[in-house]
Amino acid sequence: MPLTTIRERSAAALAAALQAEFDHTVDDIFLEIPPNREMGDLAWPGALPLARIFKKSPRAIAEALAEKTDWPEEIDRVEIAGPGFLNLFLKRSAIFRQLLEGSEKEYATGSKTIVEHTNINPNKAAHIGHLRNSVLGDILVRCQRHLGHEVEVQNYIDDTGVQVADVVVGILYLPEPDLAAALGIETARRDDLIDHVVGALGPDQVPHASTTDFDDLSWEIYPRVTNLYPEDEVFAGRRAEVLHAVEAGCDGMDLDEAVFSLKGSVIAGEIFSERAIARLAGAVASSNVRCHLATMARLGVSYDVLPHESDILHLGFWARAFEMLKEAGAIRLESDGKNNGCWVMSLAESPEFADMEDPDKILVRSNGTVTYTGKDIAYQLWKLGLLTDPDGALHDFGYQSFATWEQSGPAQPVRYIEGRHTLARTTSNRVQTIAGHTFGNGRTVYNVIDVRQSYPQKVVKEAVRILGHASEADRSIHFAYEMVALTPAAIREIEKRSGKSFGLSDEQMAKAFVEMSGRKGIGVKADEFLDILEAAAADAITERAGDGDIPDDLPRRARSISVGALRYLMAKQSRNRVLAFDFDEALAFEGDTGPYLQYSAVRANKIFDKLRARRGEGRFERTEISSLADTELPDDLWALVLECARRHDVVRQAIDNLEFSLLAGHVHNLAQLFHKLYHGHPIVPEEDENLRLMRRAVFTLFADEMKIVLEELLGIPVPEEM
RNA sequence: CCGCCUGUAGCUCAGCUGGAUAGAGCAACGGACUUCUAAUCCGUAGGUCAGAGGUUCGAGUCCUCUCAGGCGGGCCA
Repeated sequence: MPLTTIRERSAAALAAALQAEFDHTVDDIFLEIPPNREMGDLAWPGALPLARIFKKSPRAIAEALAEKTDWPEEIDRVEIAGPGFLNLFLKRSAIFRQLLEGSEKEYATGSKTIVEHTNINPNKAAHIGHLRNSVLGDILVRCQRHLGHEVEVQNYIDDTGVQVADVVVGILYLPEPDLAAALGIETARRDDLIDHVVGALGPDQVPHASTTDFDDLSWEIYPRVTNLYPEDEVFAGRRAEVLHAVEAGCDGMDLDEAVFSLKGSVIAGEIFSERAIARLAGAVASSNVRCHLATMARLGVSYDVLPHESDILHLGFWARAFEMLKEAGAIRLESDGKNNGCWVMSLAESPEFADMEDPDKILVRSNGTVTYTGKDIAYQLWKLGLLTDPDGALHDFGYQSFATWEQSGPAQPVRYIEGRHTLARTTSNRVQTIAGHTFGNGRTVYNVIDVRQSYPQKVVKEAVRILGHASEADRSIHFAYEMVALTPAAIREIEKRSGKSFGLSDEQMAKAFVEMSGRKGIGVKADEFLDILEAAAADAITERAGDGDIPDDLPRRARSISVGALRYLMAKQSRNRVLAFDFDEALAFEGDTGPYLQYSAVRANKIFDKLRARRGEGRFERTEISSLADTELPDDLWALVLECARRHDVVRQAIDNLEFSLLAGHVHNLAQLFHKLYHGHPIVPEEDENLRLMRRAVFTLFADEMKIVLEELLGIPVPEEM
């Protein structure tokens, strides 16, 4: 915070001087951070371009301004350097003291931001590609909250799509030996296999993540189904049947009843009841959702509400959006041509789509069903508080509690089942509400969705604009990121571990990376990878601990390190670059990695432990500020202090650009500066009281800073020991 | 064909309102552990910032073109 303020004040003072001295107005004065400290702490290169206008040398302009500007009190001195840079040197001790005092609370804005992320199809286990979405989304949420914004986290559940239907097709129609193989058991009659599947659905709670959960069964069933479709026409026909049943709904049928019905149909050789199929699909979807929540809980990712597609369908969200679009003249019914009988939205008016061959987007098919984009428009309108009934009231969901959860620290795992926080889900009964909670109606909406969805996302945004809500369209932000792919080496590693072959061609294996695919079963499951990471971390801890000295809290430490490694891996790479996943790189704990950062924080804290034991001193306390000597901080200590002061600027910049590699770079800088100081500025053996006090103060500042950036912003736990 | 993204050290990547000497990590080589725990640090070596033009006092960063790779442009979701 201090640096932001000083920057703003200095810029304002400079602008005033420019006005007074040269009668010149500049409204966007930006002070940058020079490449090294000899060039000062802040710099303004603005005199250079003014040289031509004023017909004076840039140095002369800079000198005049340096002289005449009424600099804020934190500026110690000003120098002119190079061709005409204005370099500002801060009063180190003043800034240092301000930071040690602690910053004032950030202000709240009073308007709600919605972040939608995760959105995993509930038909298979989460893989590491999904983790990129969730981690980026979660960091965005954390950064927004850090700046004082109210944030609502939504995780959209597509419980009525073909993907869930495919798993149900597998359970009901996959040849028994294939289904049994997917379940990892001896082949049996279908009614017994159904029993087995239903037994694996698990209780109606969020379980602890493991690699034998229902999502892992789904992971096995799903590719077998999609592989059989092209080979077996009758089997392929089951997809439409099941999908139809799922869309019709189960009409409140009990799961036991549905299972009884399905098994009865097998024995009697009758066709399955549609309602029973729908009920099974619902159970499959929610069981997978609970598994996904458990996986994300390991990483400390939580949500506020789970909007369900089935509720969007049943509550007529699309019907309302359809009416609104028709009233606004945004869509039209085609009466001839290739889109005959479809309702389309014309994008021809929008410059972005003007060059397209066919600027019309179909929202309602000729058979009367709505496309995915149509549903998404309705959902987006609801998120923005723009979906209204004819009487002007908001068209809303019903809500009920899905689970409650607790988290013991900002970067600790989320624990479901009991706790203060409510995770809500939507329901189709609009009368149902949760006391004290409202959802949707956000001012700004971030949709964290991979870059391949850019086109439909633009269409959704354009629909909002065409409906006359230009500013809401501008505040509908697609947070796009590139996919996570696998290196050929990673593919071979998975094949080795799992003992199966994905049958990829030499051509595919020769590429730099291979795309993950749930349909083909190619991917690294998130839970599986977290397990591997934890095991590797445990090995590293044990190895470093020396002879048989295994700590009691080994699992806890290993978990912290694995989460740190993974979250940092996701945060440090810029979002519009494919993340080619490589086991060796992901399992590295040295260098520019999460554990390196964690280690620096742990190391700082250990100094205070040692100080306490040997000298009765610990962390620097605020009451000691007055005891700090008046001597200036040396350059290397100051570099660390200045980096600490930059946090607010960095977080704001990261949010503005949706680029968390900036935050990663900041925290890596901090850790690196600290590690260098660690060797040159010992505290415990230092006999000079003043020197020791100053170092304690700097390292305390650093430790606190790391705690905030790692835990609060990046969700990376700082363990007690490593 | 049109649109978006990417191309920076051997490898993986930072470099984000155009600024001063292009930075990390890994790999390589040479050093520092009876120490505030070496998951660390210090040093050496490694670059026509894909290529060519342009704008600018100044370009890895902005514009144009070319080349290479990726992804979109479904009455799939």
